[in-house]
This record gives sequence, C-alpha cells and structure tokens, in this order.
Amino acid sequence: MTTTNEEVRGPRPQQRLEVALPVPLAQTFTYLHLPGEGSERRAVGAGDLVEVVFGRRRRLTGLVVAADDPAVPGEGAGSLPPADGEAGASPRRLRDITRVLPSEYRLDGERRRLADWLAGYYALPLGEIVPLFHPPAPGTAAGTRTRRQEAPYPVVDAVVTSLTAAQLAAVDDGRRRLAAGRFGAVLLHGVTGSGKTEVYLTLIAEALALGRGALFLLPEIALTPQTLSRIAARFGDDVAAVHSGLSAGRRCRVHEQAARGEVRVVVGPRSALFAPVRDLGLIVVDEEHESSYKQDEKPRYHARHAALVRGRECGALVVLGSATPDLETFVNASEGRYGSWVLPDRLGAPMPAIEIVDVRGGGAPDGISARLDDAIGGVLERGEQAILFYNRRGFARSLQCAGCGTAAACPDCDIAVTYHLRPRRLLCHYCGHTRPLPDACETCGHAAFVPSGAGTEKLELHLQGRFPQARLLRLDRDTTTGRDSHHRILAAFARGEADILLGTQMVAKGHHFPGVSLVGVLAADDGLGLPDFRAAERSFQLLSQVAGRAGRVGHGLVLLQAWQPEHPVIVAAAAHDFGAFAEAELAVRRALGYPPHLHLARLGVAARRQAVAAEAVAALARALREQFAVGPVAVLGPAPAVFERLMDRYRFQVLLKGDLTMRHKAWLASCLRALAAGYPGVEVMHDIDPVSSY
DNA sequence: TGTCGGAGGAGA
DNA sequence: CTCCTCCGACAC
Repeated sequence: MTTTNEEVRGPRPQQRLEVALPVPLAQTFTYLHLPGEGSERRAVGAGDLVEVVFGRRRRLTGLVVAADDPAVPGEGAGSLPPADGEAGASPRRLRDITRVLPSEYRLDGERRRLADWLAGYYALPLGEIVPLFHPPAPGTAAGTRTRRQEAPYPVVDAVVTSLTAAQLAAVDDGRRRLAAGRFGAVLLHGVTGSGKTEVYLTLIAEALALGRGALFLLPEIALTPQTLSRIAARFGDDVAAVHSGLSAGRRCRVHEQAARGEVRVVVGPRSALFAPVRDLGLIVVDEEHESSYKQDEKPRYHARHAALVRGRECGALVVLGSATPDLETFVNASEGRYGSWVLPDRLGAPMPAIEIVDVRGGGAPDGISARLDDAIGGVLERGEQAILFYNRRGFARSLQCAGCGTAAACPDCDIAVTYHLRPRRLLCHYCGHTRPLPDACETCGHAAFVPSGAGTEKLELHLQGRFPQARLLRLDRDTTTGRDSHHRILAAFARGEADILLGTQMVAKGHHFPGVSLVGVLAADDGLGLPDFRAAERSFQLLSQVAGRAGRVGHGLVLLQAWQPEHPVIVAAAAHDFGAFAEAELAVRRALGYPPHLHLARLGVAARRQAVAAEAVAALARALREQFAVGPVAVLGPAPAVFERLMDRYRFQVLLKGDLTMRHKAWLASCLRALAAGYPGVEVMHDIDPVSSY
C-alpha cells in the first residue's frame, strides 16, 4: 500500500487538490489530478470546478480551494500542508477527479468572494454554495426538458416616448453613479405603471455604453413576458434570459457566453444573480420586495441581499425597484445608506379609486357584497373586464362533521384538509395528501358533513349562477397544473376571451390588462391575522399590487371587502399611502425588536417522535442560552412550530433575535452539526433572515 | 445530503 | 423465509 506522500512524489506530475463539495460537512476532500489526461488537459488551480466521484457512486461538482503546483511535484511549493500519512490513521488511497470543467466555469474573483460571503453569512459550508454558481450539466434528467411553444401573448409595446421629469432625474443620477464606477445602491420607488422599466432599460444601455455588463433580476420570469420582450427588443443579442423552462444545455450556453463576454446582459429569477457576467456594472432587482427572492430550501439565501454584496464586490450600481419597498430597503433609503429615486405618478392614467366595503354583519352573504355585485354587473354591461381576488384555494376550507363538529384532518400533518370539488376529494395543502370524501365521520359515525369557509372553487360556482352570461377564468394552483397553463390563462384573459378573472394571489402579479376596470378583493384583511411579524407588510404589498391591476386606461375602481374596515393596513392601502403604512409598521417592528430593527435567525428541529424532537430542541435552546447569555442576541423559545406536525414530523423552533456576527454564525453552524450528530433521527435546519417567523 | 447495508417487523 | 422500511454510518 502506498502512502499519500508517495503518491504525490511519484514519477508523474500529479496534483493533489482540496475540493469543497456540496455536502453538509465542515471539511474539504482531497482528490488527485493528472494534468494531461482526461477531458481538460491542463493543471488546475484554486477556483476551478471539478467533477468527482463521491462515496459509492455519487458524481458531484466541487470547487478546488487549493492545489499543488504541478511543476514542483511533491514539494511544499503548493498551498497544501503535507498529508498526515505516516503514523496512526491508515492512509486512504486518494481518488482521481473525473473531469475539470472548462475555464468558463471557474469560480474566482468577485464571484468567489460572493460565494465566501454566502457561506459565512448563511452559516453553510462553502461546498453547499457552489451549486448556485454553475448550471446543471447537460444531459441530466432535469436538463432534457425542452421549452414548449408558448401561446401568443399580446405584447403591449411601450412606445418609447420622452421620459418624465421624475424618470429623467433617476436616469441622470444613475448615469453619474455608473460613470463613477463604484458600488452604490438605490431604491427606485415607483407605483405600478409609473415607468420603472424604462429607467432600468436606459441604465442598462448606459452600462453597456461604458463597456460594462448588467444583471436584471425578476421575481418570476414566467409572469413577466412583457418586460422580457421589451428587454429583448432593446438589446437583441447582447441579452440572454435564463429561466426554469430552459434546458440544461441552453443554460450552459448562456453561462459560457456570459463568461466570454458574448452576452452582456443576463435576465432571470434569483438564480441568475450568479451568472458570470463580465465587468458587471449594474444589477437591477425588480420588485425587490418579493419574497420569492428568498430561496425556501437550502441554501436559504436572499437574492436581494446577495445582489448588494455582489455589487459591492465588483463595484456595481445596484438598483432596487418596487412600488411597495421592503421595509429594510425603505429604511436604508430613508436613512441615506441607499440613494432614492421616486416616480410618484402613474403614466397615462390616474391611480384607481379604492373603496373599502364593510362586510360586518352579513354584508356579503356569498362572499360578495351588494356593492361588489353591482360593480361586476356594471362591468359586464359595459363589456369591460374584472379581476376578483380571493386568497383561498378549493371549495371549502374544511369539511366538518354535522354530528360532532370534527373537521377532517390530514393524517400526516394534523391540519384540516381542504374540500375540493374538481376533482372531488380532500386535499392537504401542506403535504399534498389526498383522499376521497368519507362516507361517515371517522370520529362519531355520523353521515352528514358541512363545508365551512369558502374558496375560489365556490366563488366560481357562485359567479356562474349569479352572472350566467359572464365568461369566467379561474387562476389558482389547481387550474395551473399543466406546464404553461398559467401563461395560457393569463394570455386568454389579456386577449379578452373572458370577462372575469378570479383566483388566488396569482392574479395580482405584474400584468397589464388594458380592459380591466374593476378589481374586487373579497377578504382584504384575510392575511392580517397570521401569526407572523410580516403579515401586515405582506397584506399591504398584496393589496397595492392587486389594486394596480385596475384601470390602467381611464377609470378604474378597486373594492376592498373587509371585516376590519378601519384596520390601518387596509386604510393605508386604500389611500395609496405607503408612507403611512411604513411609519406605523416600523413603529411596531421597533417596539417588538423585529426586522429591519434587528435580524432574526430561525432554528428548527423535526422528528417522527414528538419526545425526541422536544428533547433535541431543549438541548439546542440550552446551548444557545449559554452561548448568548451575555450580548445583544436574544434566544426565544423553544416553542412548537405554528404547524406542529407536518409530513409526519413533529416540529419545534427557536428564534434568535439580534445581530449575529460571522463568528456567531460559524459557532452556530458547528453547534447545529453537533446537535444533529447527538440526536440521530432528528432533522435540524436553520434559516438566517427568515421571510416569516414560522 | 444521498447512498448503502444491517436490523427487525409484517406477511406467505 | 422474504420483502420492505427504518435508521445509522459514512463520505477523500
């Protein structure tokens, strides 16, 4: 058996590589590379991506963080310490890497610094960050899908008229900042339809003229065909869009073209932030408040935050645009850390009138008040269009036994299942568990049930009965199962093939529907009761967004039905008053020590057996209390999660409130690893800056 | 985190 | 006796 040292000192100039791999382990792995063999016949160095076999048969792509100098085999010239091959532990025979990825895939410079920041800030091993930076290899199962031809979408060509004074002011300041070539961040605060996109496009053109590249991030690219077509029309071959529908091969091509500087502008969702655009000078984050910028699986990073860090690392201007800025962004702008550009007016049309409809005391028997019913009738008479927003899927929120009142529950989640009509079944919205309607109550044997609480399916039925002549389209997760169905429904509505579009929050997202003169929100205060510190913010954003769908030409009316018509969030939304909302909400956040005043970290523990999970989370809380006994970080909990049992797992959590330093994060990562090791069968997760507190 | 292999339960 | 699922170990 040869020792590792003998391997390195062998006759051939073999390289020893330290490779960070996407596994949740706080270590790198040593592999060998023989330059001159394999697909890429060159020596590799820190920053190269390599493919390796890991364990029995896994193939992983990892980042080389250190490598021997191949010219000096076996000598200490490389950055690696000598292997501890001699005494004690039996030396393992090192494996060869299977492939070096082409140099377009190297992860170095500002992207490497971003990767290091992500790993530190989100308390993850560097290797788990690496997959963000390279597209999936062509030929993988996920990569073989090709994009289907899309139904035609009427493109509203924004006539490039002259810019308004407010747009000009933004563009002028942007030009100055771009010319300076230094990092800076700016909030572009403009209501729906105020011309933010034109500002973005002008600045992208400016960056290109200065010889720099640009990134344009959107929350969900599938929902913004109009923005996309405008970018494509303006920048032609300089621009490439990445989205989930793209095959892995296409993705790789975009990546390589960007790395070579053949593509200068990359557009896409949060993952596009990591594209190797050269000489990056501008990063646009459109709809920066959108929670989809936070990835809800590991690595749980926030693309807005990461965009700011990348901007800092490469000296780029970062423009954050929104009609309803995230409060953190808003505070940074109002306190002068970010610049601030305001577009106060809608182009071409006044803001729609917003009216609050009090539904207390049975004012809306079938979910629709007389006021809204009238307004819908008027829209249909005039041949216009309406959007109705109700944020609940299914026919009934639950099915209760008429005998004992028990609501049918999911066996794996301890949560009431939703009653769906088409197909007719009970469905758990948390784990997807379905079952047919029961013949009799499982608790008492009674054979009659009462549906309670309405959903979009019931709303649709009601509308069909009430307005038989109306053509309806329903848009929610249940009508958008097929690929593209989402797009098809919106396109059909945009072409005027239906009079009423009804659905969940999917109807709120950025589309221009010129024919829409009425927006009805059936339960505007629905989201306010959620046990989440961001409930008010989310409600305000959603209401503002859905209201923006109304009357972009001519008259527009928005009706907000509410049980709490005097709630400050409802009142502020109805008055188009972001400032009033922000002031009130920031006061609450400050009083309770929530973001943006302080940062949060959420630590979760889950296990099949409740007692095991409870024991593990207690141990975690003890360790945290000891660590943070002195200092500005508060430990809250442990407490059962808001949904205590999901997917047959009991869940508990601890919340950290305060500003965690990188040192804290490093300690936290090792603490959580130790916890997972000490409690086999327990799943441990952490979420830095969670989007919600549960 | 994904994969493998052993332990132990349910059913033929 | 075999199939199957659950759980822990391990990874260069």
